[in-house]
Amino acid sequence: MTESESASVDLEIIVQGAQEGKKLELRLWLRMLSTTKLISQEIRRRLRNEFGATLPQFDLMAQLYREREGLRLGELSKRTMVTNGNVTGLVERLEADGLVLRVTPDGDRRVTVAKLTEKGETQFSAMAAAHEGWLRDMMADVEPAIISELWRDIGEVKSSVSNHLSGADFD
Amino acid sequence: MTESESASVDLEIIVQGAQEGKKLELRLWLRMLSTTKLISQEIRRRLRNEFGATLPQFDLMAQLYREREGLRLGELSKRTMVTNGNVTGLVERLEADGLVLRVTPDGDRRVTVAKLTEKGETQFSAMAAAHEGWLRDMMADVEPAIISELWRDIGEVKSSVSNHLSGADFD
DNA sequence: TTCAAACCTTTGACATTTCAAATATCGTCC
DNA sequence: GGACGATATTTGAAATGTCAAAGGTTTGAA
Repeated sequence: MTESESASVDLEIIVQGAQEGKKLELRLWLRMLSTTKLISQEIRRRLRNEFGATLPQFDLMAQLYREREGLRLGELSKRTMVTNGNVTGLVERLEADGLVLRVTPDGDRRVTVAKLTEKGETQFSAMAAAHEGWLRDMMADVEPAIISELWRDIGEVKSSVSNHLSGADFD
Repeated sequence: MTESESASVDLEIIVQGAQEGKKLELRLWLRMLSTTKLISQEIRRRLRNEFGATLPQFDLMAQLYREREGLRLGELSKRTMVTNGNVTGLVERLEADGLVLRVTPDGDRRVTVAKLTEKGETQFSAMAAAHEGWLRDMMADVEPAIISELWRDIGEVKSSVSNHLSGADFD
């Protein structure tokens, strides 16, 4: 068993023990966090094993795949919820792998636009199909009605959180 | 719930579902991920500004706070869903700050047990109280009934995911 | 007893992450 | 046209994250 596989599936159960006097919000947050970590790790493992890619790279390419003309790095930063400095490095590595191209438009030389190469589009297209299948498989035991309901209600949570941020906010 | 609210919610489902042609599972995953990132970033920012601490450090200390006798690093790794190698560095830094103590028990010299110092307990206790308040604030606009429902349904998702991991390891 | 397998942690190479400060360019106001 | 504020990206330091491999230590079976 590799190290990454040893991660516990029951983080949240351990964290909160039985279910003592913990507040609803805290319990929900712990469960959201552990579930998200669990799914992320699974996707990360499969991306690595089957495509030799990382999750942040996949996320970034997903944005570029939706905008074939490319995106400015700042826009990429907003959409992926990753800091500017981080985007710089991610795009650098993807460019080194021939998956992404960087262009500075004539109009504004402050700007860098990243777009997928032919190779990048091909590769992402394969990854995206697999990615969608993995998620369907992982959530196979959950009723579609529950999934829709979750999507709606998590939207409410996201909305509430967005309205109660202390500092600079996304979106 | 008012009439207009339920109408708009239903509309949104129909529109979104037909519009993107995306599978339910994928849409749910993207929303879970962005919401979790949003909350994480807010907590990280507040931990940093108000306590000079990081989120991984907080998570690790939370586990040690629940087990006053301390925990082996491997157990810490499972509970925090962080790799062993990563735990080593985290504990190292916390020990350098005087928040955590490392001990090798006489019985088994392969093992390292980490436990909170007095200073660590005091500091974590303050952070935990604040942390719980932040979550209550962020989710203030969400009905308690919805929060409970989310907690249950995300539990179903987590359960389904756990049963469909490629690594297929269970505790 | 002995030694190979199993166990626990650390190490090393990289990738990702944040924040803050530095660079570079643009647009505008005077 | 020159200085200034706003915008866009990069850089640098430190922390976190993964994975694979290496280090000790213990255990169990021959």
